Amino acid sequence: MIDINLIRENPELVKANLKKKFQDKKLPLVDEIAELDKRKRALQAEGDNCRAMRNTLAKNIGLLMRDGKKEEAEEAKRISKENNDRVARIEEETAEIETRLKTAMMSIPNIIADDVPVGRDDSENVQGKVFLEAKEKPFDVPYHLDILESLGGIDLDAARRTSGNGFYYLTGDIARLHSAVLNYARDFMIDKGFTYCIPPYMIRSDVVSGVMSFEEMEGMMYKIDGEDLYLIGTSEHSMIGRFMGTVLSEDSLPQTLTSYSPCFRKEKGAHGIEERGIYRIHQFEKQEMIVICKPEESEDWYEKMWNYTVELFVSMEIPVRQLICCSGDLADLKYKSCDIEAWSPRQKKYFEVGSCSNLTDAQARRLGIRYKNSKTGKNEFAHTLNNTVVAPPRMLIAFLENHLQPDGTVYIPEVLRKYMGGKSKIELKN
RNA sequence: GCAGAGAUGGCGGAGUGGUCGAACGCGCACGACUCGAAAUCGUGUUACGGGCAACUGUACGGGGGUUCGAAUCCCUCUCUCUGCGCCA
Repeated sequence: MIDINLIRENPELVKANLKKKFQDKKLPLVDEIAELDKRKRALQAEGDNCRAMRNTLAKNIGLLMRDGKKEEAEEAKRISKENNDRVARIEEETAEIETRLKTAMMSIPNIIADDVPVGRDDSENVQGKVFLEAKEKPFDVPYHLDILESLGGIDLDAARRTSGNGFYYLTGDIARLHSAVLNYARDFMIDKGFTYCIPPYMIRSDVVSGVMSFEEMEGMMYKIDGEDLYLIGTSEHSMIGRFMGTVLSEDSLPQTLTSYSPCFRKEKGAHGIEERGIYRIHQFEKQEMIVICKPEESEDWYEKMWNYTVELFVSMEIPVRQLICCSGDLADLKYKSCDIEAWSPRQKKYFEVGSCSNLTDAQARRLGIRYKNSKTGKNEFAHTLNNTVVAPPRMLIAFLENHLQPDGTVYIPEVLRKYMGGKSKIELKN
């Protein structure tokens, strides 16, 4: 949600932003909001006067009653009642206008960064920096499920029986590797100065609607039957929710946190679970990082954050690149965003393994995350950012494909060995 | 799950129908003292909104009600604490 002052003072900027995001159909909303806002303020002035009147009248009645002037008090009560009817009418209209205004404001996207490339959809995203050479293998790289099966690391049949499509059992060294990657990533982030956090895996609906749009909620979130609780789709939800409605002291910023959680997603809609394997599933685990900081620091943190992910992957000897999200592919809450993509030697292309976003104050405004600015003495909205450190099932695909040896074993890079009992490779089954 | 108590500013915590946006304390800001600091003393300090301004409105967990008037009374929901039960 953007600051309504922007629409009051610079509606052209908001419109230009909509055009850059190819959301031209929302253009009339800007003028509509300006009108509603005007009407709301007029009502407010009128209502304020009526309420001021009510307060004065009520005070007088108190005094009259005290002095025992019964009749005068009764007359004042009658006048007050009339005035209250008017207040009620005004408040009714105000409530209606506010609802419309809020709905409209919610669908106005955050102002995007100047350096976001303009493009219609994900096909126009732009490659950023590339890290490590993306080499082709001198042999055919099998589909990741076949690699997993050859290593005795997965049981999809059983998972389908117990839970249906979109779930898996990981076993043996593969399960251990999965945990190893998470543990390594956790320690990696702790070494970067982040605070490790294990958050709730279920959150209430008011938190959910604060951190995402209604459509996202429908398509992603699992609801617990009979309770006002949802399974989190990412720990970002509970991590950011932690600060809902709070005023942080300036010296407690930046909050730099890294969290572990399972993530639960319906994966409804256009893409769905059409792919065989573990690329898109209902339940996976993820190490996440979030930062809450002062506005002037968020650009720097954004750069640092996506680079941490790159550094992590490079340390595991997996080639990656930054893919810069274009204006049309940017979710409405985002100021800028990029994906980190890992190299797939099988597909001979990169695929998404993580996503880093700076939401500036848009998310903080929705959730009421503020900090006391010591210079102005005012409570101001903080900036929020989030980034994937690593999500093992997806990273496992990259890992297996990149570290597969000609003999079918899988190489374990140095940094992970202490989490794998010193092993340097994963052997074939039997 | 049952019973009782409770939810008030950045924090702790008074306040049980009008003079309460809210005592007091902590914290914070500024000033004095000091070579400087600590301690001490003084002043200020709830938030959000409308208005050029004077000024003004709203908010005491959420929602609804009673009343001319609600932090205060009633209903309801949520949460927290204490005891009991249940389960690791």
